[in-house]
Amino acid sequence: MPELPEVETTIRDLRKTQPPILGAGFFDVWTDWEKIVKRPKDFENFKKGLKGKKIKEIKRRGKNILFFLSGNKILLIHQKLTGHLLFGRWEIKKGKPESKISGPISEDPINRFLHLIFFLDNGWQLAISDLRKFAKAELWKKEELEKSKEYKSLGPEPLDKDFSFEKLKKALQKKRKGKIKQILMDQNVIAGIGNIYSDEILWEAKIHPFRDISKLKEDDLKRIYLVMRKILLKAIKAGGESISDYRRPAGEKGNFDPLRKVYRREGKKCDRCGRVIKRLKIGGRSTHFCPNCQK
DNA sequence: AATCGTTCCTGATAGC
DNA sequence: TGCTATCAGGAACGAT
Repeated sequence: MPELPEVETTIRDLRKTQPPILGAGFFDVWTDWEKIVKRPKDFENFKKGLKGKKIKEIKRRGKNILFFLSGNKILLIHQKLTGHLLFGRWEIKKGKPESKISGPISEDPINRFLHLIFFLDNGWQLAISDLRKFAKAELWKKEELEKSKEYKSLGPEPLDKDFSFEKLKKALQKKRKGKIKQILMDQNVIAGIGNIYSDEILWEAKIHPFRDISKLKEDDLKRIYLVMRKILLKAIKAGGESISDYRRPAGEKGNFDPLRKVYRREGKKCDRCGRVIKRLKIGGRSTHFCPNCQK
């Protein structure tokens, strides 16, 4: 499940390829699932809109991957639940892009659900593999994305230099009530945190996921602030998690899995107190926590 | 205005 | 063995 650390890992890997993906232009696009493209609605127009555009920058906003293109366009990719972006090489000489991605990537079965492939003019191909077909790609005019409701309402970036404790408090004030777990996952409160890292953050901060935001004290919020940044940075350093579907763009797994304390560790012992990790649902989402040391 | 339920999907897994 | 039912879950959307 790509969250902030996984998306950040992806864009960092994309930025340091050799030859660089940065500066390359779009040659062709292949899909077997036109619905993966949400904007423009017509796939042929999406393809035409990309043709010849050059990649100027690769950035992340929340869980979105943003390719800043020439002509003031932005290609937005959201990997959602089971999608992940991969890169490979294709032979321009043949001139006919194929519906597969090259290299050892194809040996990992999780990378076989290819639904969208971009062929770049310097031999790179970017592909989205997505078992459940929730991922999306959108082509925007830069100004239109920036003034869109979805984009404007995204909360602050928790790893930005100016993300102070005051800024976190202000962000959380958007909600007057509700379970802290759900609020941390709300992209309009803070951008980038999902099911895995909300559980991990709350374990580390010793806060029960069902606690109501209105009942959190200054001290609790302070711990959330510190721990949030610490865990997200640690996960980026590890190259993200690969508990199920996420893979780095070269196809390899991230190394965060052994570092996690609660997510999908139901029935195992809490690293801190030795009691059994529990799993309960909050709003349809699995929530993992230690009922003993999270208050 | 805020919150809740529904929808999109299909491989993996459990149950028989 | 092989079938079917259930589950996972981000976020847009419609309903309340």
